[in-house]
Amino acid sequence: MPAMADPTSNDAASDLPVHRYDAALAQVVEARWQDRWDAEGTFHAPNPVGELSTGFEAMADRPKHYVLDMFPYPSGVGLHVGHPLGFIGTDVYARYLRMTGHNVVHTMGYDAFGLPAEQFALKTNTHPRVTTEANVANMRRQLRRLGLGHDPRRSVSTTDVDFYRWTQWIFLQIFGSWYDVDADRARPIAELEAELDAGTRQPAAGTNPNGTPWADLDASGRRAVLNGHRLAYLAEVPVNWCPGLGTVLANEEVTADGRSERGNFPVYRRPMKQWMLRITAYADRLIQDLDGLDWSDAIKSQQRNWIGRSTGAQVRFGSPAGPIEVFTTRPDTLFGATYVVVAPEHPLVGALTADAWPEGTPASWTGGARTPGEAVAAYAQAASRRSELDRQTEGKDKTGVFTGSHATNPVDGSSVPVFVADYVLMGYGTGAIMAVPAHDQRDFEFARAFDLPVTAVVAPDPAWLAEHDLAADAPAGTWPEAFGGSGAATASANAEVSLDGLALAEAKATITAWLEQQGAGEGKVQYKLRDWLFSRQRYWGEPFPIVFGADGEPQALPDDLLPLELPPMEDFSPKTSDREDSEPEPPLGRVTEWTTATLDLGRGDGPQPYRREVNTMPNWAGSCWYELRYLDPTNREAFVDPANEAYWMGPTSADDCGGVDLYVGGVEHAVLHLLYARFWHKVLFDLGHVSSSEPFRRLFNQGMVQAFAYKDDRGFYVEASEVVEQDGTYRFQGAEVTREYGKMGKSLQNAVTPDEMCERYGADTLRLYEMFTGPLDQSRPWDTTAVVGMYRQLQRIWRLFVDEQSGELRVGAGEPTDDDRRRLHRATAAVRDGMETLRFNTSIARITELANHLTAAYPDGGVPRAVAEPLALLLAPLAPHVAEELWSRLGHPASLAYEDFPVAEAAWLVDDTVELPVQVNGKVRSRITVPADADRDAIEAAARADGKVAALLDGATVRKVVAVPGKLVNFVVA
RNA sequence: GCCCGGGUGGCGGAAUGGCAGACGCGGCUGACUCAAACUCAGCUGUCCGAAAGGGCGUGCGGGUUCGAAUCCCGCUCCGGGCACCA
Repeated sequence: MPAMADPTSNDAASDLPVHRYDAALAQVVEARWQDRWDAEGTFHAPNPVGELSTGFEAMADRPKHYVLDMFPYPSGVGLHVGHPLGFIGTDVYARYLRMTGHNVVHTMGYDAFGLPAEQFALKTNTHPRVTTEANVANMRRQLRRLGLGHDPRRSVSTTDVDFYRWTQWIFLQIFGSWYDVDADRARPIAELEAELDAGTRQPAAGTNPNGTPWADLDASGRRAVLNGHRLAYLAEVPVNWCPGLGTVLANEEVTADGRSERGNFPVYRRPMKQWMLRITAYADRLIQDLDGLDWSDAIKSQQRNWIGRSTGAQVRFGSPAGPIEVFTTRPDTLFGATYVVVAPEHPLVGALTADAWPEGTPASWTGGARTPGEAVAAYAQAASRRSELDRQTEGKDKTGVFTGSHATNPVDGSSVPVFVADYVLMGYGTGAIMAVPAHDQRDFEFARAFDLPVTAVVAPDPAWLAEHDLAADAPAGTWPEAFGGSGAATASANAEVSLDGLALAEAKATITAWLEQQGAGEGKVQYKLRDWLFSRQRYWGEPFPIVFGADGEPQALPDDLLPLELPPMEDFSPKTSDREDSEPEPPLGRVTEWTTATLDLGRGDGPQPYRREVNTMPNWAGSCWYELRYLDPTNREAFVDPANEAYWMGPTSADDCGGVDLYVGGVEHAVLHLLYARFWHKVLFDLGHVSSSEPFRRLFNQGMVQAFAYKDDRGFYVEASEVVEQDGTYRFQGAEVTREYGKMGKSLQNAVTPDEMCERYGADTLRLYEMFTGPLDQSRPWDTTAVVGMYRQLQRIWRLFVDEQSGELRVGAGEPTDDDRRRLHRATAAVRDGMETLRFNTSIARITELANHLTAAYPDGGVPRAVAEPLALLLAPLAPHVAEELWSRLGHPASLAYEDFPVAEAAWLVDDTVELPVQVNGKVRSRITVPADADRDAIEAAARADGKVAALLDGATVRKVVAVPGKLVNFVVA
């Protein structure tokens, strides 16, 4: 190890003052206060009702505040200093709120189910419950050491049976409801059943395969119809199969290049029967309700983009295989459609494939095959082999083959060729498009490659023509690219309707109305968002509270059979493979004594044999509602008492959505957790279980802590803490290494743990350092050598209060000077501002200034108590242990956690005199000192009287004088 | 390609229309010490100058304004997200 300042070792030398604030003393103080906070329940926040309501009376008239962190996954390697950045930030804020008279709920739980926990357990060959609980215990220890003021009674893990009992219950609420499009909300499925019985409602399209009237269906048939409406349903859909993980994944868990976000394994699309949650029913509300949220525009736009709402029309093109449905956002360009494309996986591909090539088929359309059948089969197979990644790396060269069939354009009866091409995706819209090469760049490229006609039906604007050096009447076939802008429609008329001359919106509306009238199409809203794939073939997740009876239809377990606990398993490993065509095998399927059961579901048919669902829920399930459980963690009757939810999260006005008052976490959850949790919350809201319509009213994304990493000449990372800087080069054991910058972690060998920092400096120093490096939302580099600045700062403050030699209190009884008071109140105002805007770095700077002033003003001690006490309180949210210690040494027996935060008095914020800059032509040339309330004329006169200014103005013509009282004087001269 | 952020000393950052660089790290100098460490004090944007003082300076170019790091337009570089979504 290189020589490094290690304060703890200084005690050995022992000529240091005994009562200096050093790391050893900090740790004693910190442990003392952590124990006391626990023993006294200092951070217990009382609920209005239920088990945790003790002490609510005293808090009832205070405003409440719910501060929440995105809860961590309890990793086996523990925390590094980057993890607690947000946790410290919320703690500082929560402590500030307590001291400004709020009832604050703040706690921390653990998102402990899921793939990584299971993989860690596999690696260590231990049951995931054992590793998970050990990891949670370790993380609790690490976080406690930082002095976070959490209510420990409210801490939960998603893996607690008491917790996932309610995750299962909420799943059954989702399973037990359907989306009433007319009412625009979810309703209990029993109400649907009643309406179907009464004949006031018919089954929704696609939910009744045989078309048998409801009244004539048997129990199993009715169950099938109801299941078709549910918000949680089983469906055979193309899913993301990841053989490397042995499970299927949600779209959100697959990267753009077609690999698993976790583990980076290839992912393949294939049809499988899986649980789906009907999040698409909420697509519009998930977009609309973003408006009422205090979130960053970046996150909002990410959610909007992910949901991907687009309006257009669905249009039917006639074909030998029956109508081909296409979706378009530009129905106004229908007259310019010169061909149709279907995705290789499209169900009509077979029927559209002709027996032979029509007369005159260009060779380039046939893919070199003798018949369309051969060409299409070969193309479809090649397309299926191309992974998403290939589609990326191979660029966007358009490929495809002709099916040999033609389709009929409904607007003009023209016959257009039908192609199969992989630039049309089965997963979006209808998997088929009408191609308008003149006005869509992708279609344009395909048309160029296949020599298809390009027909302009929108007049390009002059600027576009000029930019491409085209005459207004240049045929579209000569254009270098498609014109995708808006313009007047042209060449777009049939016997009944004409769009010619119409602007975009009007043209769209006109043609859509005509299509609807003809029965050839209708207006349609399309989303990129798809239903949420909710099954995983894993052991370590919540079991579905679902069984299958003799008819194979899923049925809910009744409430009295919850929780459905995970059965114990020796070998819980998933079956992974590198073969794309391998089959998923959920580990629970191997527990034969568990997979079947004879149960009485309470329907009056007595005990019956059932087969259990053997998939488990994805790890997102628990994080979809944990913020609600924090509010009532011990409630056995409900997942949260409505009175507790309404108190902490309820709307505060008619147009307020309610929710957590401040939610802090990383930006990486923009479309995963944050979208899923909003969806669950809205279901619970629709069903009347919560009063808030959004879970997180205000979201704040904290930055990342990044760190330098070093590579040796072989390209291997070396331990960053052992690298030294030497004349601008970086050396590891003498050899030069190269520096990089990246995420802190094990793989880059640059992790620094909070435990290390607590030992070397104490938790208060670490907290101050992390908060001082920048505003909370900003990413910042970790620099261990800079931590000492905050350590010195605390030593300096300590020294203002405590004699380092004797340990005696150094605070005096004297009156503060006016200067002291002015500085104190200025600091107070600025510290408060930093607290409220989560820019704790500025708060710390102002406290530092005040402390530096007092150090200089009272070199022999005797800082007046009237300044010392507020200083301790100002410091308290940021460095709570040392502040508590000083407060206690000042003679206060109680914790300062609920003391009033200092208030800045306006009288002390203004000086008697102020120094103003005097500018000549905008450049500062001198400064004048004037009474603070000096008016315009007075400061101008004072400025003119200033020697330097007078010299500059001498002989010049003053054109204008700008004199702003309290700000400056500016002379504009010729 | 599209959509978001963001460029201020050697480094983290402060100042959101009115004295650019608060506060801290690092660096330099000094005090204490036999010495060092710790601690404390001073200096530290850059250029010219012995100094006093002055020039320049917030990615680049333009604009608005008495006055711009801050507002507007164009460009550039960096980071993040999305990407054949019809």
